[in-house]
Amino acid sequence: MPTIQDVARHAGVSRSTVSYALSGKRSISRETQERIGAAIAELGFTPNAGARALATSQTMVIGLFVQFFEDEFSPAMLQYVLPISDAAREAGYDILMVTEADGPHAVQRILSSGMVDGVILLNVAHEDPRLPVMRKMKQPGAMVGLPRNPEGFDVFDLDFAEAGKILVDHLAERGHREVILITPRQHVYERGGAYAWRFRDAALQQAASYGIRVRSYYGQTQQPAVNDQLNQILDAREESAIIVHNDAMIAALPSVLYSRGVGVPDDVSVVGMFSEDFGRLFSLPYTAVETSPDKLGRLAVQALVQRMAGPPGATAPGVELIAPHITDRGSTR
Amino acid sequence: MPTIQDVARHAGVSRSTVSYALSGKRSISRETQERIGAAIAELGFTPNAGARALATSQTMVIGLFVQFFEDEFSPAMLQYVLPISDAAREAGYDILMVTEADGPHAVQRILSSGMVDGVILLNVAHEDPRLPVMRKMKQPGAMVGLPRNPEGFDVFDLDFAEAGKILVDHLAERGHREVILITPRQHVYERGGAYAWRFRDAALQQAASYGIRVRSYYGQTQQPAVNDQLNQILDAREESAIIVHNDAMIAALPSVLYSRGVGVPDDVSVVGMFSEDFGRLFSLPYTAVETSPDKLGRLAVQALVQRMAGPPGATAPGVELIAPHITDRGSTR
DNA sequence: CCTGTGAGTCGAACCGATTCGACTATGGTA
DNA sequence: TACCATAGTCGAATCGGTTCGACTCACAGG
Repeated sequence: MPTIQDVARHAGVSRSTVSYALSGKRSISRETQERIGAAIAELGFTPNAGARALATSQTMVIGLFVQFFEDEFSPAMLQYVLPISDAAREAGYDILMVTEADGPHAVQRILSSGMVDGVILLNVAHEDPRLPVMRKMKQPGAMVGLPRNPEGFDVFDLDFAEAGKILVDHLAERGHREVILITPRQHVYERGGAYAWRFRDAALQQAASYGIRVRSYYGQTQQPAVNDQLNQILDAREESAIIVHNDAMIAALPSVLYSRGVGVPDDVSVVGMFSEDFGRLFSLPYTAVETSPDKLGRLAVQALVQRMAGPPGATAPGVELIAPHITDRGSTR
Repeated sequence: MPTIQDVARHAGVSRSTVSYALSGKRSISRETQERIGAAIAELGFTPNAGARALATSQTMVIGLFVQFFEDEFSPAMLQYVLPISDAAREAGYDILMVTEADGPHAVQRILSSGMVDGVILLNVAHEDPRLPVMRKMKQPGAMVGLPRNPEGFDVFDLDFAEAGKILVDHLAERGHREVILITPRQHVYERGGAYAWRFRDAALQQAASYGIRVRSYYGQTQQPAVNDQLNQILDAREESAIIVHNDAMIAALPSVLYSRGVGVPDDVSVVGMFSEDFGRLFSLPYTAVETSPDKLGRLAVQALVQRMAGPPGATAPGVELIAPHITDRGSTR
């Protein structure tokens, strides 16, 4: 690979001149500009990323830390990753994707070696062990998922409490007095997936205020347990409506309902929590709160890019809970 | 962040001594070893990745180039990405994930800037425009998907032709004389998704040798077109068996069959092409050829790592088509 | 005519590691 | 006793960029 030195020689100028021609940080005469351009084209020169990182302490790489929990439904994660990757590229950054099981260790390793200029954390838990590590590092961090203490980071998440209320309201308005609530797996609550109880607490409270009786189940995430449990729940059903906050359960619901000959919304009303893409993927005909993974991912990238590029003390990082929005697909009555 | 210089000062030795203590490439006295270790621990030193890359011309990063085509079913891709990421980390490498739409340009950009030591290409097309670019670069490449000219790369793919034969054999043995074949979208054939016609050609040829009549359809990949088309196909069905080589179509098949009251295998036999994970995700109860995305991904990483680490002329890179294996889930008769 | 200014360029220092060659003890061998 | 490996360490060069300070030259203003 040719170096900047080769280009300089070829164009008959010094290394610094080539560098300035490339960055435009000092003025260069038209003809020198052209000679350098020709040399670069002819030699096929591209600046070496490592050298540039060393000199500028900027890598133009964002670390994307993804945790794949076995208690969650994997296709859902991809909905965040892709928009983030695209948004990052649009802003001139590449993505170092880290799926290491030991999150805190991975954060430590990647950040202290200076491989990335900033970090996006997905699937952040209430007491996420990655956060204390992040705080010791100089790179900024943005995240999707609300931790107990978000201080110092740009945090984006859906307003799950509001989402819970909206769905309960939706059913209450239609006269439902008894509903089933299917939540994420119990293990999600235990390891601190805060979105789970933010949603459930708000839904239960709102239901209570209407005098609606709620029976709630921790849902499964792996087949064949998912289908078995759905059948059990439906066997025991007395309620007229179901709220599903569990990707795997709602993805499997249509076929289980079909097989039992249960019609929606004629026999039972169903509402859920999923993105439009997810709904299309699994042909889900249910009214749902849009979870907007693409929007959250892009917001995180934007905030991070601003913080990496901009002056240090621009604005204090903060939490943004985006307002949930219901998409009525006519699955309630 | 502390540098190796700080460590050296702190331990009262020279930079080179610290470096040798870290790499073990020269012997260091026990006590110096310990002083350096203490200094590193106390200062929290981690070598700077950029500087190391510059000095060694090794980044310990693998570029993973993923193309997300709208004519393909996205969850399938994740099955390759995760095992690759895990395998890479086990070998000491991190993953730079590139999803840029303009593949050749991205390859050029990343490789010539020396950001990665090697490359894995996913979803390689028959005449993949990324390959000519790769050939001009010095970094080795491994890929999943068989191109027309695989020369110079480690290529891994399922033996789709054999898979096609196996499924036809499976149906032929059970006496089926007329079958439906649902393939990937027409667009996949047009842009050179070779796996599609390798499978179809072999299946058709094998069917012909048995005197089996095959009616074949290009499947859809997006809802609601998928369900509509499935219904149309089933409306016009005269055949006793269906071979599905299309992720989106087979994922939607159970609910469509349920809704039509068509039983498997009583009313129709169904076989497909999907991985065990994919089948579990969508609760697919069909006999299928296992597509082994995890195995293919790991093979690619292993081959690449060997070529990056090992001496230049170890063994000539080559093509490995892994033997397909059928999983009988009792969906045929 | 002298001075100040800005455009255009160069040389050298620097970023933080690795690695080669050379140097000094130390102990073993002839 | 002289000589030679070998272990252990250091200094300096190097990787390929960026950036600061200084220099030259032309031109405008007083």
